[in-house]
Formats: sequence, C-alpha cells, structure tokens
Amino acid sequence: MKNTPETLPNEQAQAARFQQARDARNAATAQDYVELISDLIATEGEARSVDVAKRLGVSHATVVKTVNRLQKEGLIITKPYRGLFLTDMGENLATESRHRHQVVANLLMALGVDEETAQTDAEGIEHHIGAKTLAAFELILKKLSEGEAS
Amino acid sequence: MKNTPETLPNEQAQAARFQQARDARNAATAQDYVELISDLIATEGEARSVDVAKRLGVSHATVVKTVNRLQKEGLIITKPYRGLFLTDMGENLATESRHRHQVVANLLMALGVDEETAQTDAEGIEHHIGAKTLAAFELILKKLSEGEAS
DNA sequence: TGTAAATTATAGCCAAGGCTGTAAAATAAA
DNA sequence: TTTATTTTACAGCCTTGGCTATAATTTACA
Ligand SMILES: [Mn+2]
Ligand SMILES: [Mn+2]
Ligand SMILES: [Mn+2]
Ligand SMILES: [Mn+2]
Repeated sequence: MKNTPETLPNEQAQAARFQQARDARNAATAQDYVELISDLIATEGEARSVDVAKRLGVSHATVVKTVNRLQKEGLIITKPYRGLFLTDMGENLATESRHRHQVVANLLMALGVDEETAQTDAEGIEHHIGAKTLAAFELILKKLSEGEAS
Repeated sequence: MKNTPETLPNEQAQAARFQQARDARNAATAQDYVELISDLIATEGEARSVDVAKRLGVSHATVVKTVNRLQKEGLIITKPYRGLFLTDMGENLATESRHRHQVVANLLMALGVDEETAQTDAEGIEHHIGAKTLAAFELILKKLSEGEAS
C-alpha cells in the first residue's frame, strides 16, 4: 500500500525535470494548432479559424488571439477571409508533431489500448516525448511490424 | 515524407480529446505538488515550502501562492513555520499520482529508455494517462516481470 | 540576550489561454 | 441589389502560473 520512495533524486536534477515538463506544456498549444491546421488543409483544402475553433473545442475569439500570437512567432500566416496557412517553420513543426502523435497513438494501441483512448491520451502525451523516447517507441513498433508472425 | 491523414476524426470527438488534454494539463500542478510534498515528508520528515520551491525549480513566491490555492481546494494544510501537510484528499491524490508516475517511468525503461530520460518524460506524461492506458501499462509490466526468464 | 540567517508572506507585475459580448466585413441567398 | 448568414476581429474580463522586490516572522547562533 505504501509506495513512497526511500530517497529523493538530486535537487537540481529534479528541478530540471519539472522545468522540462513546464517547457513542454508551454509548447503544446503551438504544436496542436499547426498540426490541426496542416490536417485541415490536407483533408479539406483549407483551414478556417471557425473550424479550428470547433475542432479544438474553444471559442473563435480564443483562436483569433492565439493565431495572432503564432503569426508573430512566425508559424502561421493569415489571409483574412481566405483561411490560415503555415510558414515553412510551421510546416516543419506540423510534420514533426503529427509524426510524434502517430507514433504515440500507435504504440499505445500496440500495448493493448483501444483506438479512441489511444487518440485521446496521445493528444496530451505527445508533447512530453523527447527524442530518445520517440526513438525507443519507433524501434518497438518496427520490431512488432517485422516479426508480425507472432 | 508525407504523413498527412486522408480523413479527420469526427468534430465533436476531436474537440473532446483536446478538452481532455486541457483538463489534464490544468490538473498537473496539483498532482506534482502533492506528490512532491508526500515524498518530502516520507524521506525528510517534513516538507518546507523552500524545499518544494527548490525541487520544482520555481520561486518561493510561486509556491506560496499555489499552496494557498491548493489549501483552499482542500488538498494541503499549512502550519506556518512548521511546513506543509496533506489532507486525506491530498494524500489520496499523492498516492495515486506517485503510482502513475512510477508505472509510466517503469514502462518507459522497460521499452529501452534510460532512467534519467524516463524520469524526465514521465514527469509530463503521467498527467495524461487515463485509467485504461494505466491498466494496459500495468499489464505489460506484470507480464514482463513474470516471464522474466526471457 | 541580541543579532544574523532562514523561512514565510505580501505586493505588484507579466504572459498565456480561457471566456462573453459586440462590431465589422465578406459571402451567400432572396 | 438588398438582406441574411458566415466569418473574422476586437474589447474587456477572468484564472493560472510565472517573476522580483520587500517585509515580517521565526529559528539559530554568537
Ligand atoms: Mn496535442
Ligand atoms: Mn496531436
Ligand atoms: Mn508531473
Ligand atoms: Mn510526478
């Protein structure tokens, strides 16, 4: 019943871990926006902020404000009444984010999680997967797809 | 190179996924605080806000403010100049959070991730693991520990 | 005991990410 | 061509979670 640790990690090391988690949390919004905008353009031909709002489940006003910030940061371009577009930087971030999202969701499913749960949890987990962990996930998936005569 | 999807998920379903990720994000702070306070009490005998600040890597003022909020929410009790304590609700949340943290870190290590990376990524991932995914992780770990004559 | 150090608290500032309500502009329909 | 609808923009508000600087309190020590 008692699962408390005997010792604590080094103070600076632990602080660095929490800091990294906060950084990932702060980067999550930009990743979700560019990933969604890229997906909308690919499947619908355009990304209107109205649709971004509906799919994110937030108000239009929130989208407008966030899009303005991401535009200043050089990820998004807005053509008023013609939808949202991605800069090269935005495209790159979208491709990377989508890949990470897919790897996480596929790994969860490979571990026995149903698709809807996998997609839901992946939406949050994806932002906290570093390069090493991503590589480990990809390796597992590769092994599973090769030796699929399990 | 192109990894864009052919179709998008249902609009309401996708919005629900993002909403769940935002809810998890908002719950993360409370979980980290109670988990850390519980660990400090278990290993050091007490949890001073100064130490919480050092280990989280934030300022003492930030800790004071957040602790006040969590106290109003019924998770923490402060005894001025005698440290921080957890309510029953806080203890329960701490136990649950610590368990989830450990399961996530252990699973990452089982998948080939080194301990420091596992601990770092787990600090963020843990907040986005639902009941079903947690159960799947536990099952994998159980299987691995049983058939350890691999 | 009296002073220094450590701890806690408070005030005031900021950015991000939410919201509602209102206005404006463009597009679609009558 | 009006009119209605859709889309976008803006203003103002809120909470969370950061920060620095300053003050107060307690504990430790000389
Ligand atoms: Mn996401
Ligand atoms: Mn995603
Ligand atoms: Mn955490
Ligand atoms: Mn944790």
